[in-house]
Amino acid sequence: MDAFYASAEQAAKPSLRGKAVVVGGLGPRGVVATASYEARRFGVHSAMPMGQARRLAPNAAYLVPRFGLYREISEQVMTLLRALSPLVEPLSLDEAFVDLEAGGVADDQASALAVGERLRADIKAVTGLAGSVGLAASKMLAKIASEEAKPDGLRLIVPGTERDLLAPMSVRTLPGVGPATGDHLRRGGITTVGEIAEAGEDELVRLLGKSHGSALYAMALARDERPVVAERESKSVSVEDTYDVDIHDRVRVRGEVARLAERCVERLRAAGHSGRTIVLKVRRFDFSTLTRSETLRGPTDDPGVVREAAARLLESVDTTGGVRLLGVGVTGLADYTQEDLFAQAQAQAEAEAAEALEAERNAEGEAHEEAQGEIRGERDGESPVEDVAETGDAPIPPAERRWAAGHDVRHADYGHGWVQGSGLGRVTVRFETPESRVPGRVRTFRTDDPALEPAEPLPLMAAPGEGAGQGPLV
DNA sequence: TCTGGGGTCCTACTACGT
DNA sequence: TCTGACGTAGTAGGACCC
Repeated sequence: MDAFYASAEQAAKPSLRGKAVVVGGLGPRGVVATASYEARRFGVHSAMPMGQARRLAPNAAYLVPRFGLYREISEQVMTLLRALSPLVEPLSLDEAFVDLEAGGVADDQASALAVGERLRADIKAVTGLAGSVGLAASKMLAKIASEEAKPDGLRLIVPGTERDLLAPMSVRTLPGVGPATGDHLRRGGITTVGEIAEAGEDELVRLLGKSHGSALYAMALARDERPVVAERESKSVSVEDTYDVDIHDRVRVRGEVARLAERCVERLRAAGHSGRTIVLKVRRFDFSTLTRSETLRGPTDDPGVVREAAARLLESVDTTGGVRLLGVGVTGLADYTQEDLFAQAQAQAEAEAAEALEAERNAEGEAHEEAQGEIRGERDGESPVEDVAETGDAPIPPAERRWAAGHDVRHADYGHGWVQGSGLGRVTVRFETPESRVPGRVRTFRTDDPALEPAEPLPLMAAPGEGAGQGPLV
């Protein structure tokens, strides 16, 4: 899918079509997740710090990601892909490999092209969004082809032409070559794929080591035998938070680690897993990153056990100077646990303690948990939780923070719209739906206006015979 | 206002048992 | 009994991807 998150937002918000749209974390340490092609013209790109993006494109629309919406669209696209072949390997929400041969598609170019064009038309019809298709004999080449096809195109790499096509390309085109490997190769006098092929395998192994060197050499010769794998077992589960302001207080650090451990176990359990190795991640004030891990005697999904292991690991880390990120992960996954009676009894006690803590927190101010949920689910950097904790400011009431930029709302009188911005006790809403033919009207309300409430995203494409707002996406 | 979040894979080093 | 070789597990860090 092309500029997926940004395209989905443009489809959902007619007033943004043809405009620069940037989706990502809006907090002081946010980065760009996706920029629309209009925003890319200003030099904005993925992984760029949001502050830099704002300087380059001050008039762009800045929105927080809505993963629920993207997941629904992704599932629609994956359903179309699975109709083509039983072998579909999703890479992310917006990308997948499909083994057309396993789907019985004739292996001539005309058949492949026909399938590709029909798929693009189907994606457009079902989601309203543009998707690009790369057709080739291997995963690496298909990926390169799809990059070349963007935006909104189709590209087939004809068998036999692969090496000539790859030769002049930058080494960075090959999967697995990032900034570090790219620099390494450049220092060895290698900047193009053709030069990798000329250098020979021995030289590549000398430069990059056995595994990486051999793999890269094979790729440069257009050799890639990796199969399309439909089912992938996940190998780890982790959660991490970057804080708007570095945390210096050791007690707070401990509290955050405990909270992250619980969230991690929630994820672990939701996935039906347990795990044996607990990993603590700490990014310090100077961006240096440490990990510490501990392997248990058997796999667990017990929040108390994970929390205590994470706490022990924290004790071996110096956090003076402050931390900007904390994370807790579990690896060595299994689908069973070695619970014993003691652990179960402990779990019971933990649950009760957690409930009591939760009740206490709610009493203190329910805004806290709500904001954390937003970081968790929506990667919204807007939450000022850290400022609250660090500065001792009064918590911002829920109504102030509920209106994240880009999120859907419904007003009792004006109907469906989305949040353009909020602050100083006001929230500005544009009233439009994916079906609107012209940009909707903008109105401003008090953030605590009882007529205004959060709403679910509307389907991008109305079902046949239905108008907008008639129900959830199928 | 410099640098997110959730992953995978690889390498190097150390400890330990045989 | 001592020592070296070797395989394996655990640990930490780095690179990369979307």
